[in-house]
Amino acid sequence: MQRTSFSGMACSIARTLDVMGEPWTPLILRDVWVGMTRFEQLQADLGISRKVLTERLNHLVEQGVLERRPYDQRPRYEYVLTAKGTELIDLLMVMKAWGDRHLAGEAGPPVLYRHHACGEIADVALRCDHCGEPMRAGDVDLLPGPGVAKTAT
Amino acid sequence: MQRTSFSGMACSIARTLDVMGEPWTPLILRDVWVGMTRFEQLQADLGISRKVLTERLNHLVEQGVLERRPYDQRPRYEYVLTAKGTELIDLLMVMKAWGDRHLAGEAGPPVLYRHHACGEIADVALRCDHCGEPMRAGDVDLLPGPGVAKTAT
DNA sequence: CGCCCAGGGTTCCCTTAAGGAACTCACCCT
DNA sequence: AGGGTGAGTTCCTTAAGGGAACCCTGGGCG
Repeated sequence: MQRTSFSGMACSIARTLDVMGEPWTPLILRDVWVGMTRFEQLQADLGISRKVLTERLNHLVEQGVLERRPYDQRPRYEYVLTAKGTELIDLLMVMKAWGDRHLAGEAGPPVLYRHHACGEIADVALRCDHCGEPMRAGDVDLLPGPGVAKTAT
Repeated sequence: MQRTSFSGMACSIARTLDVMGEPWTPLILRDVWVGMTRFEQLQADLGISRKVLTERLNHLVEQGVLERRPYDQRPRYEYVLTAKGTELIDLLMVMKAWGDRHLAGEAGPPVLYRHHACGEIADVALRCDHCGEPMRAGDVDLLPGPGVAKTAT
């Protein structure tokens, strides 16, 4: 199927997709986040092909999102989120919020978050990390940053 | 390549991936967001195969994320974000923030956001929509919601 | 002390999706 | 009538996902 790699694009969205944009990868991260950290668990829970699971896990380890570490004398390994990987969970929380709002239907959300700070059932909201006001699609202008692609002189 | 559909899973992340998890889809939405709304523009900018672009656009229209509308007497169409689609941009903003932080390297971010409310260069941060405090991977407990999968009685 | 088990992968074949180029179609403009 | 343009469609090739079978290593156990 020869998929095009996005990593060459001067775009942080494309680069992020290169790390976690492949099929299954977000679901693998979700499972690891909630404590399903072993190969067999992931394979059984997701119903993913073992071959593809191996590929995805290796890729995530290479990218520094997961860490593979032994949990036994025998060759047994589990995968845990690194700091970099934990920050990626932000993305899953936003996906969950959008899916709950637009795709859950009559039944309502399958999962709820209870926020430690306030103890309430809640979802994430996007705010400006500078002023704290809401910050969404219509609230920003896009400017070229230092890393814009330079066209040859 | 017979990809497994995620839509049957009782998980809002999986369902969201079913809408926008295919390769190219987030980049298409990014382009539409910044004003590249026509077939030829998208194809030229992304270098995507025309066939795949057609499939993705049709899917996004079916899902109510984009609207296809004529802009000429001739059969000419542009694609614009619906309200549902505009909310999906949240995801792209979070991807951009993560990519900037972890993948931009020396060069720095290719693109910057200026927040209308404060006029500053900023990125999104995740906050609780109930109490406004930060809300990230470690700040929540997961509880079963009303839409959990019921196993047969 | 030899056998079996379990976790964690590999290998192999089959099917299908992505790439890519060529072709089509409808309408406008000379 | 002929050409141009945007928006797709068609067709072929290649590679990625699905799925099942196989392998390897180190206990545990009769």
